[in-house]
Order: sequence, then structure tokens, then C-alpha cells
Amino acid sequence: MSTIRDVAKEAGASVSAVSEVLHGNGSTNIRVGAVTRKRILNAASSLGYTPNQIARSLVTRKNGVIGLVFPYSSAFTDRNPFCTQVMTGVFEEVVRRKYNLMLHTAIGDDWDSINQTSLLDRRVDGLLLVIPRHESPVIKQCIKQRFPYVAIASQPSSTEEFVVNADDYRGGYIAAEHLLSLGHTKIMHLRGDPEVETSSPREKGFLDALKNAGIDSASAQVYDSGFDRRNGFLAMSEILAGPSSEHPTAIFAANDLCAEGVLHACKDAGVDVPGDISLVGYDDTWFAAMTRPSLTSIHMPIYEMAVLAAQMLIARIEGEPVLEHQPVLPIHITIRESCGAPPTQNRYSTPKESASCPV
Amino acid sequence: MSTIRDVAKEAGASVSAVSEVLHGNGSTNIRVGAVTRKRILNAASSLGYTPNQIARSLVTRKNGVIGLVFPYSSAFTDRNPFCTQVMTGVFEEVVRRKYNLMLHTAIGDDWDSINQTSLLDRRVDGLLLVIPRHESPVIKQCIKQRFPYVAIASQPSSTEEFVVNADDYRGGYIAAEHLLSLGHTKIMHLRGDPEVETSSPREKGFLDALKNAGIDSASAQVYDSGFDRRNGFLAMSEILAGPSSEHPTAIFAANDLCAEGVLHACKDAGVDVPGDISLVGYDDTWFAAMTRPSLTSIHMPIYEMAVLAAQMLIARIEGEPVLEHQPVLPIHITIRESCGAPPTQNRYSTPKESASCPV
DNA sequence: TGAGTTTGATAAAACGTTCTATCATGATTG
DNA sequence: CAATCATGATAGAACGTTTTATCAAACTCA
Repeated sequence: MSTIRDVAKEAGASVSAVSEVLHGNGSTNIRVGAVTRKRILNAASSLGYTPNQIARSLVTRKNGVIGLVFPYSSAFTDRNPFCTQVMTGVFEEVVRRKYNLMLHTAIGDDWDSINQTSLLDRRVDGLLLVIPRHESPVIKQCIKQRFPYVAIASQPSSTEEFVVNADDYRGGYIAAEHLLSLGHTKIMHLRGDPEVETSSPREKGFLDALKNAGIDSASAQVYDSGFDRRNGFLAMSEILAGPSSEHPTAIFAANDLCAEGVLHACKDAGVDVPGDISLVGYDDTWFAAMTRPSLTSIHMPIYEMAVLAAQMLIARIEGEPVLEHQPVLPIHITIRESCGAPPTQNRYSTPKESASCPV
Repeated sequence: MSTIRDVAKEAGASVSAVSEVLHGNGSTNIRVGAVTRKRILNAASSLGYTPNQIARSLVTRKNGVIGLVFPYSSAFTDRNPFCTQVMTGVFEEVVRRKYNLMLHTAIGDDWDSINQTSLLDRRVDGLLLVIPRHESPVIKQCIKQRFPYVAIASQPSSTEEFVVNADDYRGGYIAAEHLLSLGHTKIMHLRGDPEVETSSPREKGFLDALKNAGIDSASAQVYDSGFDRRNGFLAMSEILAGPSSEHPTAIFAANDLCAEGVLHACKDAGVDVPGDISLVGYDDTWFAAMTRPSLTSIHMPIYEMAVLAAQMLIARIEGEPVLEHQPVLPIHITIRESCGAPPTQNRYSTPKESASCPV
């Protein structure tokens, strides 16, 4: 590996000149004449010189790397299109701005684990935190050390924090609104995990919409499922195992994956979607279009959130002003096949015996 | 940010001693007594010292970072569970070995793009290449520079190369075998992209199985679809638009995503799977279990391949011996709902008019 | 003509580590 | 008792860059 010194020697120029010509942006007072410049360029290419970024980073205190931290949780895996979509958005923006992306998982949202695996030992210029826990120690540390970070989908505990959100309240609201407009009154919400912060505003929006429609809260049940298929399947199986008179006519699921589990449970029980029960998913990832029936789903602008978060972070890193610390992106509903009017009477016959959960 | 010098001063010890106590492994001849050691530890924690990895890397010529390079192609996106599964496998192994993971996309498999975005400027200790093109310039450069790399799913052009593969020939073979055993003779293979190397052994295995069963190659058609849903949908729609007497009774699709497109096209055309047509997918990612009907699929040990590749790479980096340069992992078939016996006669009625492609 | 300015260039001090020499001191040994 | 060895410690040279400070020559212009 040839160094900048080798190039300098080969070109008969000084190290400073080589540095300026090869990587400089003209902001220093180092001036290089046209002939020397050409000699340097030639020498560099003939030696096959590639700069050592580590050495550059050491002096410039800038790495051109940002870290992406996913929570380590069963709900956030490679099986959840939410995660992969966040990653894609972040990655594309990062590449666009000529940064590199370093991946990390926060085991138990543990600051120390991040520190130990050395994300914060000045190897990254900033951190992107996906769904950090409320009052996360990682965020606290970042604030304390004045380390650039931006959170994605998290309830900020102060106006100082940098966090990109979707309008989850409205997401819950329009989910209910849609089902109400189809005539449903017995609507159940599978909430996901109460530990995940974004669940609460959704639930609130959902309940508010029902209240505004004059539905008493007794018929608006909220069920703590998790976020994955299995959770949806188990929750729905349990619901369907109860007396059929008490079954909801519509389900608002925690996300698309969970909704697929619901779909599966319905199929196993001989319950038709949307004939007997209507179903609304959340996230509206590519996956929502693939189920049978395809899912009507609340569209979260996941990609856009990821891109915006990356933009904000890079702006912070580069010292550009960040106008909005806590942007909230709009949400809408994507209508597909899984919703219809509630059944008039004589719903499905007898449920089958419970089947085993797939996967 | 406090440096090692600050700690040394605070502890009244030398920089060398601090270095040894805080990061050393006892391999140097620097010895530190118990009392000094304690003082150093105290000083470090009271100053909140975190080592600067960049500076360490500069001298040790080791970063603790490995780079993961995905091909930039429509077939390899966040929508393809294959990719996300590779990532998960790699990530988990990398974390296990206390490395960090840096992400990169090779735009057009272009060495320069990788170089430019600075993956190879000594920021990573090695490279993991997912499905590199045949005779990829990236691999050539790695070999030339003696830079540690391991490829995942690629036909090696020499025995020197490091590459982890699944037994794709056998994958194609058992796909055909399974369909043959069910009684099918008119089997069609959607090959994916001939540019992707792993397609060829699969095709060969597939054709060999048919040949061994005494099926003439005329009835074994191979169709160049791509690897995504849309491709599968379009290919199958086209096939179904032809005279129904010529329709195959079974399809061996390029991967699960493509198979789902096939499923969709069949549904639109009123063709029942597996009643009228049997369908075998490839990869057997989580996604294969989610379609309706669920997909019988050739199981690629994607996760295991990724883990093994990461292990091999880290072994190379750490100078451990790598016993097998080109391991080939076994493959099996996972039976689900999408295959059955060929229809006896009177197949489906008339196909519907072609519907628009979803997504 | 001489003071100032522009142009082209360089040496050398950082940056925060690791690690090779090197040096005391005191203990052990023949 | 001298020679050797073990222990505890340090100074300072790398690592490969950037960048500040400095300089000499060649212009400009009143």
C-alpha cells in the first residue's frame, strides 16, 4: 500500500501539496501550480494510491459513517418489512450524501452494549435510533455528550429531542373512521405491545373516533397482541374461540404481519374476510398487498420517515440548521380487499376446532 | 473527550501503562503493578474515558469492521426476504465475533463505486460479497490486493476463490423429482435471470432429473422470468394466455417471490393451485409459508450460508486457517400446499381476460 | 524603487493511539 | 559478590493523514 509520502516522493513534491491536490477542497492556503499538480496526479495513479480514511478521520474528526441502531426485539427482525424499509430509506439517503452505513442492534436498548461494540468510540459521526424506548439511556447519553442523533418513531420526552414520527393518532383515527363508515360498530383493536410507544397514540385516535361516533367504549375492545404473525394468529384464535355473539365484526390490527396472522386464524376457523369480519392492517408495507385477501392498511410513510431522519442527522453532523426537530409525517389509508360491510345476520356456521399455529 | 494522555496524567502514570491496562492483552513487555493499575482504572472511569478506535485502527491496522456488499439490482431489494435473511445471518455472526457491520451496495458491481464510497480505503477489514457477477472486478481486485473477502452464492472461476454456495444443482434436481413423483410430465421452469449465476446449476439439475425420468426436453420448457413478483405474474399470465392444451401442469419458479406472482396470475385466470397447476418455489424463506396456498419450496440454507461466509471471512482476517474454500451447503425441499397430482382431464374452464399486474 | 500582494511551495506539528527500546531497581543464583 | 534475571516502568517513534505557520520568489502599482 502506497502512502501519501510515496506519492510525494514520486512526484517530487511535498506531502502538503499531494494532500491538497488529491483530497483538498481549496480551503487551505496551500497552492499548487498546474505542472506540479499534474505530476502529483500521475504519480498517484501510477502508484495506485488510495488514501487511508482512518488516518484522515483521525485528524479531521469526521468519518463519513453513520450508525443505524435497531432495537433487538422479536417484533423487529428481518421478517418485518417495516425494518427493512427503514433500512432501505436510510441507506439510500446515506449513500446519496456519500456517507457509509454501519449497522447495530441495541440489545435491550442498552447503552453499554452500543458503547462496548464500539459504535460510539468515534467511529460513527451520528446515530439513527429506530424506535428507541421511552427515556432511552442511549438518547440521554447522546444529549449529554452532544452527539448527533435522530430517533425514528418515538415519543419525545422533551422538545429538545430529535425525532421523526408519523401521525399515529390520526392513523388510529382513520382506521376506525373507515370501519365506522362501512357500518361496523363492534370493532376490536389489536394493540401490539404497550411497551412500544407508538401504540398509544394509535389507540387513542382509534378510541376517540369511536367516541365521536357515539360508540360506547364497552364495544370497543382493545387486545394486547404482539406485532408478529404468531401473535395475530393466537389473539384471533382466542377471540374466535369465545361465544360467536360477542365476536367483533371488524379488527384493527397492530400491523400487517399481525393482520396476516388474524387472516390465518379466520381461515382456519372458517370465518370469511371480509364477508364475516373486516380487517385493517397497519404500516402498509409491500406485504399488505400480498395476502389473500389483500389488506386494507394504514399507510405509514416509512421510507419517507427514514429518509427524513437520515437527512436531519446528516444536517446536524454537517452543522446545517435543522428547522424542525420533531416532524410528524402524514398518514393515509390504502383500501384493498379486506374490508366490507358488517354481516347482516346469521354469521358463519360453527368454528372449526382450533388449528395449530403456522410458523 | 478525554484522551489516554489525560488519563495518564490523572493517574500519574505513563501513557504506555494506561494503554496496556485499558486495552492491552499482556502481549507486550509493558508491565504494570497492581497499585498503578488500580489508579489508572479509577482515573479512566472518573474521566469517563472512551478510547478512540480510529486512532487505534491507525496503528493496529485493524478496524473490527467488515463490509457487506449487495448487488444493486431490482431482484435484490428490501422486498426480497433472501437479502434480509443474508443480512441477518451475517449480522449475527459478526456481532458474535465482536465485529461491526458496514453496508454497501455495488452499483453495477462496479469496483470503482465501492472504492469511491470508501469501503476499501482500509475502513473495513474484509468484504462479504453477495451474489457477485461472474469474474467480478471486485473479486479480482480483492485477490490482487490480497484483501480478505468471501462471496456468497457465486460460481467461482478458480479454486482459489472463497465462496459459499448451496447445492443448486441438487435444488433443481429435487424440485423436478418431486413434481415427477406426483405424476407431472409437463413441467415448466421459470429460470429467473440468466445473468445470475446460480440459475444455471438449478436449471441443469432440473433438466437432468427430467432426462433421467425419460422426459424429452421438448416438454420441459424453460422460461426466462425475473426474480420478483411482477416477473412471475407477467410470465405466468403470458403462459396462460397461450392455448390451454399447451399449459404445463407444474411450474418450478425462480424463487418464492416469483412464485407468488405465478399464484396471483393463476388466481386471476381462474386456475386453481394445486388443483390445476402445481407450483414449486425456491429459497423457502418465511414468505413461502404466507401465501395462499402456501408454497412447497426448495429450501436454501440462506441463514447458514451467511453465517458460514461470515465465519470464513473473520477466520481469514484473523489469520486462522480456512479449511474449505468453497463449501457447498445441502438443500432440501419443504412440502406445503402448492403441489398435487396433475389434473386428470377437463382442466379449468376459460381463462378470464388478463388482469392488471398488482404492484 | 520599494512596499505590498499574489503565487507556489514546504516543514513540521498535530490527531490519539500502540509498541519497541530502554532503563532502573531489587531479587535470585552460582 | 558479581552476574543474571524478573519486575515495573517510561520515552518516544511510529501509523498516514491534515493544516498551520512560514518562506521565497515574482508580480503590481504608486
